[in-house]
Amino acid sequence: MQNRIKEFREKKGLSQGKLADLCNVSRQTINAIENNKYDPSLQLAFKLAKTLGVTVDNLFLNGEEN
Amino acid sequence: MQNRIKEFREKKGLSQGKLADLCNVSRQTINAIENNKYDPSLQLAFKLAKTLGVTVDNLFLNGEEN
DNA sequence: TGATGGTGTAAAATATGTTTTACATCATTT
DNA sequence: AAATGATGTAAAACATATTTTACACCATCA
Repeated sequence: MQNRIKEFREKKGLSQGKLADLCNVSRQTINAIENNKYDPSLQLAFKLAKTLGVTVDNLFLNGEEN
Repeated sequence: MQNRIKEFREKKGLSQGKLADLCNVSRQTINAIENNKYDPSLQLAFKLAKTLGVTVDNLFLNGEEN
């Protein structure tokens, strides 16, 4: 599943580490998700969306992998 | 995290088993999620939303557990 | 009564997400 | 040249999600 975390994060002038702090996860988690190592949990997805000021549906590109 | 899966599922006249089939997961998974045993993965959340014809943001009630 | 469909639940196994520690690279600053 | 901040990555440990198998209860229908 694709995501636009890096895009919105940079638009807010946040580093991976700062976003991680705001979401109470490690920097590696943010990095891994941005680089598509794995998808976040639903909880973290909502936390990320809230922190970045977008909806979950807008933050994640739901391709036809379903 | 709260969800409205049961509500939308019944509105569509689907059983837990049928919804499970449509989402390619087991019936127990649907049952566990409806009864808040755990949250679905992000992928499954999108699949459920798509199948039920709603957005992820509308399907899940993001309380202040963040 | 016996069969069927829908739901709730439980344990064990497997898959996936997250943390911690640690190191590497690159750019910028002192 | 050394220090700093941002990013990429890796392995081990731990946490959470999902499957499989199985059984139980209840309602309805043959």
